[in-house]
Amino acid sequence: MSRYEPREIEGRWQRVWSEEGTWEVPNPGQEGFDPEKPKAYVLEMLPYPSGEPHVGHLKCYSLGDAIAHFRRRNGYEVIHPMGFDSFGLPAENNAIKTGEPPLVATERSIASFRRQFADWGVSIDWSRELATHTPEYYRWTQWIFLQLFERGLAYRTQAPVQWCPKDATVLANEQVVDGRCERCGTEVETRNLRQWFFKTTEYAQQLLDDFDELESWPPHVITMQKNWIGRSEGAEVTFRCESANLDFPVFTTRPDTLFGATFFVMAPEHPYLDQLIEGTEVEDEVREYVNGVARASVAERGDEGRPKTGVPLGRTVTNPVNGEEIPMFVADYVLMDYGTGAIMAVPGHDERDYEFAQVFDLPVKRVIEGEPEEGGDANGLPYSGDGPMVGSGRFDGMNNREAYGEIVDWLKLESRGDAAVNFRLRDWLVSRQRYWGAPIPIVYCDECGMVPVPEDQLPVRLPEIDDYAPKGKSPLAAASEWVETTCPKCGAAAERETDTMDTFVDSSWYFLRYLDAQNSEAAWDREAADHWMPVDQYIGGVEHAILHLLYARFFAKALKDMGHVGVVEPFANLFTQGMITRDGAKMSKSKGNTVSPSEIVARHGADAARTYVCFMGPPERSGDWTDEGVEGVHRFLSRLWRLGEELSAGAAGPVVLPDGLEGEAREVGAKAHWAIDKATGDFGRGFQFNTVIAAVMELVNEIYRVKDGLIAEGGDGAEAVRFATATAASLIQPFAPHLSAEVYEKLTGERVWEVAWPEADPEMLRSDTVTIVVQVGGKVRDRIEVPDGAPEDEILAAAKAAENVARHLEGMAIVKEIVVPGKLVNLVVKPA
RNA sequence: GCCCGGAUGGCGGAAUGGUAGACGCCGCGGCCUUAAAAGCCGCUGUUCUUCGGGACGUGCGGGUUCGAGUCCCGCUCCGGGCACCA
Repeated sequence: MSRYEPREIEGRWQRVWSEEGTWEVPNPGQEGFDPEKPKAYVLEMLPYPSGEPHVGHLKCYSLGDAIAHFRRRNGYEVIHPMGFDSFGLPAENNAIKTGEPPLVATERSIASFRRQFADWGVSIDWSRELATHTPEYYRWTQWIFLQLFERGLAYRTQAPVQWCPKDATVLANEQVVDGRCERCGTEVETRNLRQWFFKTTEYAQQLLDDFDELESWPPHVITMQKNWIGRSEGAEVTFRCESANLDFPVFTTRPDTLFGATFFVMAPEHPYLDQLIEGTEVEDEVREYVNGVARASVAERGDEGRPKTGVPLGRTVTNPVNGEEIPMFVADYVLMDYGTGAIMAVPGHDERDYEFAQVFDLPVKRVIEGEPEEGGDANGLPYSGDGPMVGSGRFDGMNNREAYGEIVDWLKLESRGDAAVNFRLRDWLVSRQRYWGAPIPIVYCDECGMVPVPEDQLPVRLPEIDDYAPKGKSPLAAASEWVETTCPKCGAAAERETDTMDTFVDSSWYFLRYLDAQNSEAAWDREAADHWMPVDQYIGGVEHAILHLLYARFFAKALKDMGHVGVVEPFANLFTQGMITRDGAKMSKSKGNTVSPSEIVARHGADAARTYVCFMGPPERSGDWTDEGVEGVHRFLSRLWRLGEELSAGAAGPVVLPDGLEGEAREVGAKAHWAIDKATGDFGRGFQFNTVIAAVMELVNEIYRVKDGLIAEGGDGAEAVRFATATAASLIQPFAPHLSAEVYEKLTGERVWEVAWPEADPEMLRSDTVTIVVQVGGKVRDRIEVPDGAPEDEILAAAKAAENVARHLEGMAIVKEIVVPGKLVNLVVKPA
């Protein structure tokens, strides 16, 4: 007999799918569109094409493809597109090193990715392919920018921003982790620059509220986003500096501690600082401090354990609740970009303020009574718990929670404050001083100022340049022919914006472009979007839990408010896959423990590679790659293939399980229906693919057990084996589509992907007798076979009669009898 | 420090409160073969055994229950996320 040669089989079926465009689906209004068919949008996160795909991609697309196939065979019209997130720094950094234009390297990588995805046999509608670096795509990225700009959701302003010296560009807050660049790990610096922002804060509350709209997201991803958005309730209270004639609003979550405020602290970047110190004797000292802070890295400043530092300003503000004058300080533990950049300090009830008070020997005042907490001083301060108010005038004696509301009401009455909500979320900084991204479609004119490029002049094409090296501003600034333009409004000489957009902008809307990828008149057609959105199953790595997923959610909400889409949440269901490790460690070239998907596919076939990554274990958890594991799966597929060969000697034709089977023929038929039931159930429970595959393995093992006898016998027995084999092929299709198509066609003459997912026959799931476990005192002592549905007394009698049970009942009295029908008997005993 | 996960054979992992270890890997034995590869069949938690079976066993300590890997309380260790956000 010949051998299972996966590459031969796979190539053959891949050609069929490609030539016939099997996975292409029509939009509403197009030929072949069936409005009756339910839709399913299955999407894996947009890959960044760099070199070759890795096993993480293999896992992601294997999982997604399994879902796509399963849904198709359950009657859904499945849209399953693919594209490339092809703007980005790696290609540009490569260009700086080698001089090779990013476009060239990018297109090479895309070709390699496309080839391998095809090689894996992933069921993709390639007619919808997109790449974010193409003018056909970024034209619409620019269009969305202008849409946001028109509505004030994109704006340009000067602000302290985070600068990565290695990547030579500013970064969004989300892209700074522990004071380091999320991409390259370099410590970031603070710079005061004019930059473009998207107003994500406008949607802060909605980004929280709309979690209710989601069907199924991993709870920890929602938690991470909630933490990132960081909503706090409290009050805004105004402190007045009489000597400078300035009002300072502060945000506090503890208005109940207002009477305990003994000093006042401002962030070093606070815009009023200059006015406060100019010409005073502390001016030099403060400036030196502020400059020192500016020089320090963000990571250093973020270190919580560091001793508190600061400088007194020699001025006071008035505490609005009691008229006390309290001293002002500048200190770097107060951050400019949270709240108002200034705080009231309550050392008696806030740990950080307490530390600062210790350094400067400032008074610490208790305003809430309570049991001392761990780490408090001799007076039990700072105290963060609840209790009755003290030293707080007419609020004394009240519980602090009650006083909280009373104080806010009083502040409001006096016009000195009000209840307030604050978010940690900041606006998204989207401009980058780099080349390989979508140009920001704005022109600066001496007369008209900032002018958006009119829609009909899009795209603003990225020019070709020679020198990609960053020089503190975008390399585009040197392309003078491109920069110099005319004002779209008045026609005078004008200059283009030279910054490009963060590549996360590109990937914040790509799932909409897929729905109408060829449209040259619009980014997408509203009807197409209404039909396909939202994404029914989104799959990707948890590393995007905040960045990409938050930005895409923001886009969906803004686009909805602008009337371009009908949904507020783009991804109804999210699945985050775990990493594949090797020898327990993350794969990396430097460790030399990488696994190359192309090698695995060449050696064992795409079907084995795909089935293995789904079989490794629960896909949300990380799993360790072993070559032996792939070989095991290959062995299993090979067994199934050989069954196909052995059984396809006769003519292919309809395979039906005959009625009235007995003995092994009945057993193998029942096993097939058991596998259908198990596989269908586990598919319904999410991504439990390992047990689906295990069920098909069990079925194949059962077929091997009985096949020789039944085939020799011929007739219904042989037909039962054929049915079981066709069923195994059918059930493995979402994971091993090529082998499945091959075996299924040989047996039945049909194309498995066009065949409905099988249904288990309840009649075949039942058996005449059931095995009942008999326990004595909770310990398994024997097993008995009884007719299905036998009455309890009959079961009990049989149980007590069982040999090993009888032995354990000797000298014992039965005190209780538990009977679980069809399962188990437990005889509770005590010594007689 | 706070918030999530997780802990089951030599390994990856299965188990609606009801037979712990499905399925796969590794290992061992047999068949086939001149031989090997491939394949097929069987065994494979630990331990005791008079070979009938017995004891122990899901990170640790308690509890609920006829019955707990599963539920409750208290820990340990490992992984991840957040952390001067007023």
